[in-house]
Amino acid sequence: MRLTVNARPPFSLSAVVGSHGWVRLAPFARDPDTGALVRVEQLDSGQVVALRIEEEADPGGAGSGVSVATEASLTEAEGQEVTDKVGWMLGLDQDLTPFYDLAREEPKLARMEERAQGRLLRSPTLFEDVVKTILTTNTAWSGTIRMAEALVSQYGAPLPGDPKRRTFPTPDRLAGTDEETLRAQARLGYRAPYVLALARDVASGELDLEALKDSDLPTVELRKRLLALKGVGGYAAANLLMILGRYDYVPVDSWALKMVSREWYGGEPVGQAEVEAAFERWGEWKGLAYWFWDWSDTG
DNA sequence: GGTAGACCTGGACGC
DNA sequence: GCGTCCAGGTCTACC
Repeated sequence: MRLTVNARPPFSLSAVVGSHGWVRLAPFARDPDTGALVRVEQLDSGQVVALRIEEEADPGGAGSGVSVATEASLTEAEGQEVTDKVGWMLGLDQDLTPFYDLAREEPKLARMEERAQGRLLRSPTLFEDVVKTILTTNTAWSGTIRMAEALVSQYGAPLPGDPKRRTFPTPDRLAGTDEETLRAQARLGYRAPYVLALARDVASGELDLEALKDSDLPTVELRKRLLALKGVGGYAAANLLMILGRYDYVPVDSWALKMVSREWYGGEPVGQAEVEAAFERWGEWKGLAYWFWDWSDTG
């Protein structure tokens, strides 16, 4: 079965997929031959399907959306669910025009509009993105990849016909495990109690993470909600705010400190304040300006 | 409000 | 092969 989902222009699937490292975290994957974004997903009906997402070019040649293929046939409701999830994952209705208007004047960002950059690849649920963001903290990227793969392979729902391919585990599934198992089998280390507490709070209904996706809360309040989650500090909250389409904060990690040091401080050590000051002029767009800054000439 | 130390893992390194 | 050191954010206790 094949669905077509339109995007607000400018749009480029490869720009979204290449926006950050999420595509390398299971169950996301990229087809090495075609570049298609693939992912196993469980629908509300319980059916587990493999999604294959490819650029859908308009007659003029410019990207105008994506096609989504599944081997299984879908009911109308399932098709709508897939459309909604893909729309969220790729940010298809996002309008970055105000940012592009500013970025055009900055040589380090000027090509973003032409390249249709600015959207960040997201997971279908905020729960998955919070878990993955926790898995990025205080570890090398290879560790994040390993931990995400472990969660999917050990707790995800299998794809019928190809059970090695699995979904990201639901909060219910993770809530049913325990800290020691997450430490010993998924090798989450000290992050295990954070992920477990998050899963149990979401599974019990005590925490409605998904409601934050379209929240009207001011960014400052939204940030407080995220910081209240165990394992989510300043960097993680800023990263999650970017995923939610709020760019008021810069996710300052060790890489950000290094790049800002080289770009503006001659290699002298800098702190969080210097990174924030470097992008202060971008106001509500400072996270995007930082994320897509062209560091290619930076020492 | 600011800071030091602990948390946990895997990889790099020296022996 | 083994032991040691280090990188990577967040939390907690303490000042």
